[in-house]
Amino acid sequence: MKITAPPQQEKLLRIGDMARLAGVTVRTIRYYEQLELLGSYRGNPSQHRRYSRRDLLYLRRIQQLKGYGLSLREIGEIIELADQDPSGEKRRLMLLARYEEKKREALVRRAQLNAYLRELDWHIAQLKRVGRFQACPGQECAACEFRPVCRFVEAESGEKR
Amino acid sequence: MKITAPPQQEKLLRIGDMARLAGVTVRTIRYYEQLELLGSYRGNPSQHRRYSRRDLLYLRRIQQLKGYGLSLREIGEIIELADQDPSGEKRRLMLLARYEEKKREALVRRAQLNAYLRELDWHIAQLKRVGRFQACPGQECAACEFRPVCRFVEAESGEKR
DNA sequence: TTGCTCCTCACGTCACGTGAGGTGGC
DNA sequence: TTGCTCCTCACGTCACGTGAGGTGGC
Repeated sequence: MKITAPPQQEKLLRIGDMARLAGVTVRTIRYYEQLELLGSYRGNPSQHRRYSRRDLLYLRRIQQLKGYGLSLREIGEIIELADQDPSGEKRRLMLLARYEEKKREALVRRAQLNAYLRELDWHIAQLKRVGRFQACPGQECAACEFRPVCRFVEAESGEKR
Repeated sequence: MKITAPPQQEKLLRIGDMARLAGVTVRTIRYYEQLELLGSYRGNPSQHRRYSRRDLLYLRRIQQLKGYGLSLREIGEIIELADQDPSGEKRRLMLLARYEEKKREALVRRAQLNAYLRELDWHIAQLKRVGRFQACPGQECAACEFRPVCRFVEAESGEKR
């Protein structure tokens, strides 16, 4: 979808308005155009980019998919598919597969984030209570109250990649 | 901490071993050295990098801080502070401030992640149920069962940056 | 007429990945 | 002796940020 249809009656948006309305920078819009994710109309004498309301929806859709963890490359594939696949069935299945993959990833991230928050909490508690925290890890580990949750002392055990 | 103390009796690790034990790539270790986050001992005739157990702990610490959301620049600042601040008090306060900031950020991320998961769920449900999903957004919006949760239809309202 | 907006290069950033082409140690 | 590991450039990647230097529209 490289070239937007010429204007009907609608008053077109300038790139700065698009950026403001979509919550992105002007540079981002130009970058997406370069990647052929977004088109623009340049039929006016100034050769400045003009955008329709449909383009704004398009841009918002890209931001939405980005928010769902898709890379710009993945988003591009989905857009291409939409062009080649008017029935939408292949696209529907692709989106479904991607979304379910992203969901699995998000569940892992949530688990990691929760573990991370628990770790942060005890690190904060440790920094507030332990006197000579600089000695970590050291001789005081044996008597340390944080030993059960400290991942640092197990550093001697090997890890696989 | 650029130059590691020469070896005592300890048998030193090669860069590949370090990488395996810390779960990073060889390139990552060289990159950290370039950023002066990590040192290495090069006193052997081959001029190859050698590492002590202490270096391995150091590298793990960097990975730990990275896992806590700190950038390599922030980690570098903390390391520098450790060198200039033997008492550790300034460093303790800095770490505390950083951790509490990271905790606030993590709580926001968790809320976003939960919202994201809810959105993914209804998108998946929509893709499984709605017939002509390609029409979104369109005339069917008015009668769509997903209208209450769809953020796409409100796209007409402006947003601030 | 003035300043805000737009334009196109093109280099910078972050944290590495990835060859190229060559040398060293077990 | 053979191959695995190490070395140093140096360009590539991803999603833009950030000037430089100039032109256009309200």
